[in-house]
Order: sequence, then C-alpha cells, then structure tokens
Amino acid sequence: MTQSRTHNCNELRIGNVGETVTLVGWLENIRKVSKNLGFLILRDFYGTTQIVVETEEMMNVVDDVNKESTISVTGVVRERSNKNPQIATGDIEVTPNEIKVLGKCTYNELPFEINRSKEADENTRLKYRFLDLRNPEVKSKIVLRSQVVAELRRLMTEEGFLEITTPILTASSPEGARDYIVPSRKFPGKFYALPQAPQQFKQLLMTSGFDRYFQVAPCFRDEDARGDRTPGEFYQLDMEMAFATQDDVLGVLEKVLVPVFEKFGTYKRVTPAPFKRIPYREAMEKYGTDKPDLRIDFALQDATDVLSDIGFDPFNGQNIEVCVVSDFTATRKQIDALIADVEVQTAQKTYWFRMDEQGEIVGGISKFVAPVKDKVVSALGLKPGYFVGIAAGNKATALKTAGVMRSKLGILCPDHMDKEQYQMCWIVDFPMYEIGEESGKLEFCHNPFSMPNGGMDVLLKAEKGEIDPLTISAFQYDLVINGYESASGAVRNHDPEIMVKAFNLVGLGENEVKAKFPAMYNAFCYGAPPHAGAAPGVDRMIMLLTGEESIREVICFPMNKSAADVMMGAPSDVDQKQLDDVHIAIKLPEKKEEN
RNA sequence: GGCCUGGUGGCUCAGCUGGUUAGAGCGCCGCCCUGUCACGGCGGAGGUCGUGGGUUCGAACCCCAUCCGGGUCGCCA
Repeated sequence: MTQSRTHNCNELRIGNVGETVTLVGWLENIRKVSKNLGFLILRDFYGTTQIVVETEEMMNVVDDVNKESTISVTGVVRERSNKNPQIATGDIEVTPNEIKVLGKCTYNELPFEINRSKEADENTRLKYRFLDLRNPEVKSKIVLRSQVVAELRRLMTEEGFLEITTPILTASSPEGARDYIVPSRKFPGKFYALPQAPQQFKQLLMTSGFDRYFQVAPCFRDEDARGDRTPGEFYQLDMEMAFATQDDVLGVLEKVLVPVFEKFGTYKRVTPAPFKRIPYREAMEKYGTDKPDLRIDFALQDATDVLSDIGFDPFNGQNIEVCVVSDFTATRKQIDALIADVEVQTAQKTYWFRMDEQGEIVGGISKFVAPVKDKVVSALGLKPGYFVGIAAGNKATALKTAGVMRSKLGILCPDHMDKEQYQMCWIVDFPMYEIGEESGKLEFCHNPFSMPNGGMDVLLKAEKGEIDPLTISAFQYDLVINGYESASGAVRNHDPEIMVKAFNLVGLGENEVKAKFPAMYNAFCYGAPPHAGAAPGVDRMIMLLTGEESIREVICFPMNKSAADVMMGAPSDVDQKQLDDVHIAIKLPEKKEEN
C-alpha cells in the first residue's frame, strides 16, 4: 500500500470538504449511471462512504473490480448535491484520483448477498461465515458481545473478583453431560476431558483462600443442540465467593447484571434489584415451569374440582390446570394453531372453551362445560370475552402442559404480555432429591455439590425416617430472564461429613464421594470455607440483550446443529501417525443393512 | 434416537387435482442511461426439481427407501 488510510468510512463530514483523503474498504456496490458517471459504496468496519466516479478511465478501472474486493481510494472530499440523511457520511462523497485493488474478490457471484445474508440458508452462512460477518447487522451482534464481556469483566473486577483461568485439559467428571475426551500420548489408553464447567476448580480456589473468583469460562458438553443451546462449547460468567451466603451471590449478580441490561439491552426496562425470589414449588404451581416468563400477566389455576367430573373422558379422575385469559381476541385459526403447537412441544392434548360476548360458553369442549356453567364461571371468575385453555393429566403433567400453553398464549395476547422489557426473577429452594424416572429410587435432583437447607440435621432426620427426603430443599438457585434460564448456582456443600451423609441418602458412601470428586473431597478435609457461586450463561445473555432467537447469531464462528464446523471442516479425519501417537484404533459403527 | 417440517438456477421462494416449454424477485453477463443511494430501462445466460427405486401413457407433484437442513422431545445447569 503506497498510502495508508487517513480516515475510516464512517468519519467524513461536511467539515472535511476539500481535504484529500485515502479510504480503504470493501467495494459493496456499484451504481453505474452512464459511461462516465457511477457511484461506488465503500464499506469498512465503521461504516460506508460514497465514491463518485466521473471519468471514463476511472470507470474502466472500476468495471474490472468485482464487488467485495478490497480497494483503496485516494481523492478529494466534496459536498454532495443530493444528500442522503440515512447514512452518517451522507452529506459528502469522495471524487477519486486513484483507485487500487488491495485484495481481489475472484468471484463475481457470491453465495449470498452480503446485506441480506440473514435470509440465506444457515449452513451456507456458516460455511461462508467470513462473508456473513461482513453484513453490518450480523457483525453488530459480535461487537455487542465484545462490549458486554468487557463490561462484565470491569464490573466483576470492581466488585473485588479476580479473573483466574482454569485448565481446559482436565479429568473426565462422572456427573452431568457427556464429556469431550482427548486421548493422551504419554499415558496410553487414558484420556483428558474438556471441562463441562470449571466447577471443581473454582471450589478448589475457594479452598485455596481466593476470596472472590470469576472467569469468562469456556464450557464443553457433548450434547445435542437447541435454538438456545449450542452444541459443543459455550461460555459462562463463572463466579464463586468464599464465606458467602445465597444472599451475597444474588446481590452481586443483581449489582452486575442490571446495569449491563440497562446499558446494552434492546429493551430499556429492566427489573430493578432485588429480583423476586420464587420457590421452585411455587413456580411449578403457578407457571408450570421452573423458568417462568414473568412478562405474561396471568398464572395457572387448578380447576380439578370443577372440571374433572363433567363427563369428558380425558378429564376423568385427572388433575386439571387452566389458563384463564381475559379480553381474548384471537381467531379460531390461531387457537387451533396454539393447541397444535402445544401438543407438538409437550406430546399432550390440550383443550379449550370461551365465554362469548353474550356470556355463552362456546367453542372447543363447551358442550361438556355448558351444563355446569354456573359452577365453572364462579370458580374461575369468568366474564364475557374470557378464554380458558385446559391441560389434564397427573399433577406434574397437567402443570407442565399448561405451562407451555401459558407461554404460547402470552405470545398470542399482546395485552397480556408486554414484551419490550426484561423480567428477572430468582427461582430458589430447588429440591435436593427426586425419585429417578428410570431407577425409581432416590437420586440427586441437580448436582450433589449443593448444601441442603438444614444441613446435617435435616439429613439425619431423613435418614431416621422422621422426614421425607423429597421435602429437603437445597441452597440452589436459578436466574430466569424472560423465560430463559440465564444463570444457575448454589451454596456449596463444603463439609465432607455433610457431603457423605447427603450421598448416604441415595445409597452411596464415602468411597463413592472420594472416587467421584477425589481432589475436592480431599481438599475439603483440610479446612474449606463455606462458599457459594453461580454461572450466568454469556451466550444466552447476549441473545436476550440483542433479541436474537437463535444462539448462533451471537457466536462468531458457531457450529451447526449437528456440531459440525462446516467452514473449517471439523470434525475431520486425522493421519494414521497421529492416531498411532495417541494409541487410538478406530472402530466405526456398523452400517445398516442395505436392501 | 423419536416426532414435526423442509430440500426446485448463485440467493429467497411460487409451482393447483400428476399433463407435455418448471416460473417470479434478487444476483450475474451484455447494451442504454450525467446525480444514483434497494438507481432505472431493454436483452441474455443459468435447473438431471437432494439421491436411489417404484406406480403411471406421463412424476417437481403419488408411494418406498435414503441423505442433508431446521424445530421439538429425549438429553443437557
């Protein structure tokens, strides 16, 4: 390059008129008006600037350059005769003396148009992610992510937290998700694992005397993807505090997250701290989920008493949960779509009826409801214009199904859901134990690291049969924002005796604790501080801040749903030499019989 | 792994009850145009309709199998 840039493409204003400048960037578009008049749009990271070509020679230069090549333009800034108020540099244009190609785009046709890349097929976008990211709208999400992470680091540091990195190559952990494993060259037949979270390391840091730790931590889990869950890897704002209580952790996170949401959120209304704390059981009863969207202004109601015995077979002897929605205006078509939607998501049938403007029970299962109208109306407080969505089944199923219906109804009824805000709450008092669906036996509900509420006493009582272990809650909490689980944490069980007792209840003993968490158990035997922490998910936080519904939009180079990187071609074959080095023999799954 | 849904020029999509030459917009190429800004006008190239098999006089369309996406459940803090 003979001349480096003097300005970026979002910089020149009317005050620069007359200056000779050099701009560099990508040739976004050429609007050719005649043989010797054309307009080039030059785009760089910062913005765009119009270049006007007014000679046939210069036009010939431009004609040979494919769009999306990088070029350098040296010329004079001039006031535009036709200004464009839509763009920051719309008052001026540059008349070039020299146009140089810096990096040729050898293709005259692209896989998609840059400014409309979001409409293209996702695998194509991911394969050409470097082009996709040229789209300012796409790029802006990554820029915002960088700013948010910088702000989180600043605020955490301000609160006295140290950022400490923990190993990426570590030991496989027996709990939770499938591990990504890495073969060892020096230890034939043994494997490292990538951490699912720095959980044990951060607890060891507490035991080492670090008082407040955090890390923007990569976490690896070999599980299938979702719209809001990437396969493979994701990032957490992992944090832990020594000698801290649940209140201390929730307080810090409220202090850090509220300003971030206020500053970077698409919506400017953010739940003020302290956030509402909803016990797990109450959340299930009222919303049918442990991640309720509190932007929706109605809760579930139990209608078992009024509806289970109306002679409608699916309700017979079942628990009935209903969503009662006032001023309901959705069409029959929308109701059908809603019912179908809920059925797909829950594999459960749902039912409905309405009270029309004349006060008659109509639609859906009204035939069965109309005979007991008075009872139903008074029990549910119905008025003309009300809609009732119904789920039936055992208690848990009815609640869960009605919970899904509630979230769909919210979207359908703007009067009942003010979307343009962030509604945060803590779900607290998660149960410590549950009956495993497969085993039928008592199991840990979440992870076994959490301190039971009541400590040793409550475990001893459960052991003696004085209380039901299912009633024991843990100091375990989730942060829920607009229906997304956005952070999860706990007061940890730092006492080896209580830990062993907690394992005793699920039929395991000291040996199992030692075998599963050798380093942590050992460390806790040398004097551990009570400690507590949490881990907000960074990717999901950026989704909420940007309003994106696909998590892949907030990750710079995401894998596709099947956990393939179609741009880099990962996963890929490796040389036999590499396999030999790490003592790996490949045994492929047998192919299905071909007929 | 189960269920739902999709696969038609480079991109986005239409294509009816199976009917003979598979369309549109954008992009690309050529010509025209002295103030465009989603520039405009005229013309053109570009498709084995994901793949394999079947039904039929005839298949983008119907059937079977299979591959590849997306959503969802299982799974997952």
